[in-house]
Amino acid sequence: MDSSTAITALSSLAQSTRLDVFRLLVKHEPIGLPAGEIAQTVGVPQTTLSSHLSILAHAGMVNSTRDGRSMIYRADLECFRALTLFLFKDCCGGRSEICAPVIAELTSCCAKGAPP
Amino acid sequence: MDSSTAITALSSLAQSTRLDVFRLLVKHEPIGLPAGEIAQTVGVPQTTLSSHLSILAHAGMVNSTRDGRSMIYRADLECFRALTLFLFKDCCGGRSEICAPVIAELTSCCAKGAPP
DNA sequence: TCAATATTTCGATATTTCTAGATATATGGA
DNA sequence: TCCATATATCTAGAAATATCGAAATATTGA
Repeated sequence: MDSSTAITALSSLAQSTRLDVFRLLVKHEPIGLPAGEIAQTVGVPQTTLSSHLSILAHAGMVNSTRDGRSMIYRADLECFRALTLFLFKDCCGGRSEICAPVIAELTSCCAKGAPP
Repeated sequence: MDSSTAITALSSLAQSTRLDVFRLLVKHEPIGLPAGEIAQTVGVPQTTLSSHLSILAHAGMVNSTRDGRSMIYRADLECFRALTLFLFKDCCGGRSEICAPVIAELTSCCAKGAPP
């Protein structure tokens, strides 16, 4: 990921409706949700949500597939991972003391079942 | 960190000059840089930079201390860490398989000297 | 106190983003 | 084919953001 891609990704998340949508979709991984249900859940008109979804999709943070008349949206965790790594790379200039605490917290937070 | 704080932090990074500034300051941890030198390095007028620095400071991503006539800016890695953890918390709903790959990559990327 | 230096605040303008209604497109079923 | 459903695109006004020059503020040293 380059700087311009990261800015697009950060911008796409830096808005309350879109952050809500992204978090909602992360919670519904790996099944996803249809656009209409997302609009209903986050409480915005359908057209407004559609433009937000298109911004998230353009930024690569979500994907969509058609299911009949519905569009099923899913969070793109691979892109999310790339963004996180990009942000971390800034602090990895040979000085592991900077990011070691973050890794330690991440590990204790959610990697209970992860490989060592 | 709550959602509104995260949006402020994400917004502060989602702009090219400010992302450049933040990365520059991360590279200069823990010494920091005076505002004038930051402006010169990223190539924007001093007043423009000052408003960007104030946005980053308000978001908590940077701190400043006075040194004579200069203001020394530093990246706030603690805030950066909190933001990262907030983003990760979204994917930690008991499903470690989602974030385990990120942790693995982070570990191999920059935690060579970190405790296990 | 005065001049020089470093930075911030103010203000005006240009650009971008957000929102949502009207309309268009795509799909499935009668 | 025609209609209902689901979503996307178009459009425009409102709001927020970016930029930067002029002026103000804070600090140092003579």
